[in-house]
Amino acid sequence: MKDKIKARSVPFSQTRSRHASETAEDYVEAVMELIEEQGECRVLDLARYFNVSHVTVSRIVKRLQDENLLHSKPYKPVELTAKGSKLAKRVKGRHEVVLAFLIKLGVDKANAEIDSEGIEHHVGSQTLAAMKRFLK
Amino acid sequence: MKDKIKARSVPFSQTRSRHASETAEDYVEAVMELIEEQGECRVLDLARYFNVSHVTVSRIVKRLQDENLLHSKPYKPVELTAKGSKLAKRVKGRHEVVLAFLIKLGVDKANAEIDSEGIEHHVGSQTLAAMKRFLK
DNA sequence: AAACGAATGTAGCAATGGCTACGGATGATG
DNA sequence: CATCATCCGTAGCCATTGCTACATTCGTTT
Repeated sequence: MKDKIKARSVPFSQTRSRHASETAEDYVEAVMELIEEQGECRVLDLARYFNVSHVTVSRIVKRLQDENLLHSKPYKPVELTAKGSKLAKRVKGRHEVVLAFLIKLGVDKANAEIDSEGIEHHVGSQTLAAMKRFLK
Repeated sequence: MKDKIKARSVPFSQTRSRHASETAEDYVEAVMELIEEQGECRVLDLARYFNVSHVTVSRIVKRLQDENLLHSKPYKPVELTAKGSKLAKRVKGRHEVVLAFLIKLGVDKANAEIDSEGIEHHVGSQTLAAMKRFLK
């Protein structure tokens, strides 16, 4: 009878890699934003942005470098690769849609900002399209 | 000038504990659902549900037991404590609202199920209220 | 050029959540 | 009541993301 158990729609087996992907999305988005705002993006800038130690940032930057999303030489600013830049633009666009959507739905700005940062990673293309329709 | 850096609305410092809380929410919800559907909830039922090994489930069940959300004796079914049951009901209610919301927004059922499972953990009380208003 | 402070890297620890492999417990069946 | 399949626990591995403490590099300022 146990074969009646419905597996989750989102298999948990991929929890760890899903979390890693979310981190990647958050980091490329932050790097793009920091470069836009102040010309360059240092490890410590990211540490302040995410409220973590520089050690955590530096390890994650190393991983994302291996994944060809970022590149940086020791003691140099962090930059986006072409691949990272493309991802960052997509993520930023999606983030803006989710934020605007929540605000139009009636959520105040502060809460919309908080929730949109968590929600954005789980918005599929169909849901994103539905949110865009709602915004018009 | 670096003090101009806006910290994220959702501090990253709590990433790990946030993930742990999401796991707790998913597990109590699953336990409640499995008990409703088949009378009891075994470790292997959860493993099938989440598509992970029984080892992973058993370790998480142990942690949630320490947090007073579940209880179970060795080789016995998993049960909810009062605290776990309360949390499960809240999570389930929120999940149902998010799912219904996405469907009403125009997302098809399959995608709504996938996205709602990711989104539900990041829906604050204000956003939840806004979704409920939209449903009426 | 030396020295100092800020930025970054490295070593090593903990918690969480994946896994395989193995062994013990339970319960059904002969 | 002995056996066997299923269920579950333990040992021990890896990856990710936190941390502190210490070492190194960079850039500025004497």
